[in-house]
Amino acid sequence: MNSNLLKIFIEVANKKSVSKAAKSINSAQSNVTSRIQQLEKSLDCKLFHRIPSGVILTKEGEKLYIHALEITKRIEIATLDMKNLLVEQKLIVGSTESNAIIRIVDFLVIIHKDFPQIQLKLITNTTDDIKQLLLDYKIDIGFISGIPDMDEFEVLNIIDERLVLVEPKQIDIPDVYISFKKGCAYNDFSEKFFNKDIDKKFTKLEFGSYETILGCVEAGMGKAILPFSIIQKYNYESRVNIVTLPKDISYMPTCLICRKDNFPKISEYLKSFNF
Amino acid sequence: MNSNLLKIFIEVANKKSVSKAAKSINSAQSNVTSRIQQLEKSLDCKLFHRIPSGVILTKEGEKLYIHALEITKRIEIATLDMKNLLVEQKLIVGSTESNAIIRIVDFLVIIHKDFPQIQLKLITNTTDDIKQLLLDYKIDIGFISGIPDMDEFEVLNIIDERLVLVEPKQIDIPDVYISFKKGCAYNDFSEKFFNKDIDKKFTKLEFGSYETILGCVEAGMGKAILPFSIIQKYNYESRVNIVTLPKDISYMPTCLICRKDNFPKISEYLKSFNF
DNA sequence: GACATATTATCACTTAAAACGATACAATGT
DNA sequence: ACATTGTATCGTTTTAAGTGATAATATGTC
Repeated sequence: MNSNLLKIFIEVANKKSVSKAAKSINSAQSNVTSRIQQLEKSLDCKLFHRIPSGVILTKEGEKLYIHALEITKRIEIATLDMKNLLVEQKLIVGSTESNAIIRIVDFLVIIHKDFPQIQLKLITNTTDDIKQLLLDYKIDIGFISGIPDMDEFEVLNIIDERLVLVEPKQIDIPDVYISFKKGCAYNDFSEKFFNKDIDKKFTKLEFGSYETILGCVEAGMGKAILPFSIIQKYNYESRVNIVTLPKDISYMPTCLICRKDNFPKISEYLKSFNF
Repeated sequence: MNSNLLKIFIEVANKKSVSKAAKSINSAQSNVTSRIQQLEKSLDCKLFHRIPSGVILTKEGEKLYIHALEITKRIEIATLDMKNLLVEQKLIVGSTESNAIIRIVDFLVIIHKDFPQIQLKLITNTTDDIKQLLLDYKIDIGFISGIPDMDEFEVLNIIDERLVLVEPKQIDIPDVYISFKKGCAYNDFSEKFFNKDIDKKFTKLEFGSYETILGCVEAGMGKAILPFSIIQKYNYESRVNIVTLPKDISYMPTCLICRKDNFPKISEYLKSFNF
């Protein structure tokens, strides 16, 4: 076992697919297959279940995954340290509200643990504003909803996010939809979704926090469209009805981006960060 | 940078020599030189000062060494974990008194940190008795003085140890030498050393702890022969006169050994342990 | 049921990296 | 002066990694 094999293993585990992992690391699929087989042989255990749609980690694979993340992270940190890139600096992070709630705190805590000398700052705003802050060099990295269209940006990490429709458990639901107050990327989607039928008119309600929105849905005030991870975060899975939406319209990934001409020093680390 | 390069780097750093490291990892010297150069180039810094007698770590090298030890250790632990070798078990450690004092405590603490599921037990005794306990399968690994001669043993690790002559700081020193009570390997050496001149007769005094011996030397009761690390451990470097002995007779390494037919499960880990 | 489209596995092959062996060069000790 | 012990360099060999085509299998679509 060596660190190169572990890097390939992590990518396959993340992508849940040998072929997708191969693409992402610019390698041939056959090679990735060989490397995984090599790893399995050397550890004398199966790391993945092979299913028609790809691969999924076995129990042993899950175990190795924990170790592998830790090992590759330390190699990354060691490299940065040797290149004296860990000198004092600021890292200003921009994030949408939803991400700030779901995963920014954990993210910042881990960054601080791994790079105690880096001073961190967090700004929350809408996806569009975060893009503008990046363009203006006001922030270093940003969490945004959806894949950015502009050429100035580099995507450091993509976090899969699935939008779902949440409804009250009661039977008669008013024709009301509830969305986030500030211009959040999920709002555009909600607006289009609830106004797609011309004959049915939905009333719009706006609130300032996701927890309030979920509480109102539970209370029967109306429906809402939210990222599934938010519902998990606030433990509303059993308190509201969750309607899954068609894959093609509900997939709304969160991207960690930076300016192409302003890569943070820990960009490689961020690329391999596991959300 | 990858873990294979780091393993080679660690060996060169430990042996303070490219050629000795090459021998120890069964590789050609030219190859080890190349790997180190490769590492230096990729990190864009010199890792070793080249001196006629070998190599020594630069400031940057020292920095990498810390990272490298941690990384390779974690790879080792991950491998063991994957092979399900970290299940509950006992590891009974035998050690000479001198090693128990100098480094066994730190050693056991680190082992326990890395393998919390392994139950540890320590037995201190003389080198000869520890060899016998190993032969009788009463202990799993043992720290002994000198390199074992029997074919049943495998040397897992060698710790360089230098014997020195310690004398009181006063001028007239009685013809007395002080040695450890129980049959310690250094005693045989002391006995031969102090009785090499037929015309001069030394009186022998025996005590049960190294600290007592050092205290008695400081008080002017006589001379003693001890491993240099013991003197460091008890901070006696400036309180007694230290006379270095010829290299060929004073070199008395400590070996970590086990039975060839009873390798501990963490033997690979022990081989790369850095004392 | 036929077919296009996913997926991973296997094969012979190519390429790149690692390792080797001989030799050069420098410093040290006898 | 010379043997010894060290690292560096160079051309060659060996091993490992990576490629590309193809097979095998499952899935969804017409």
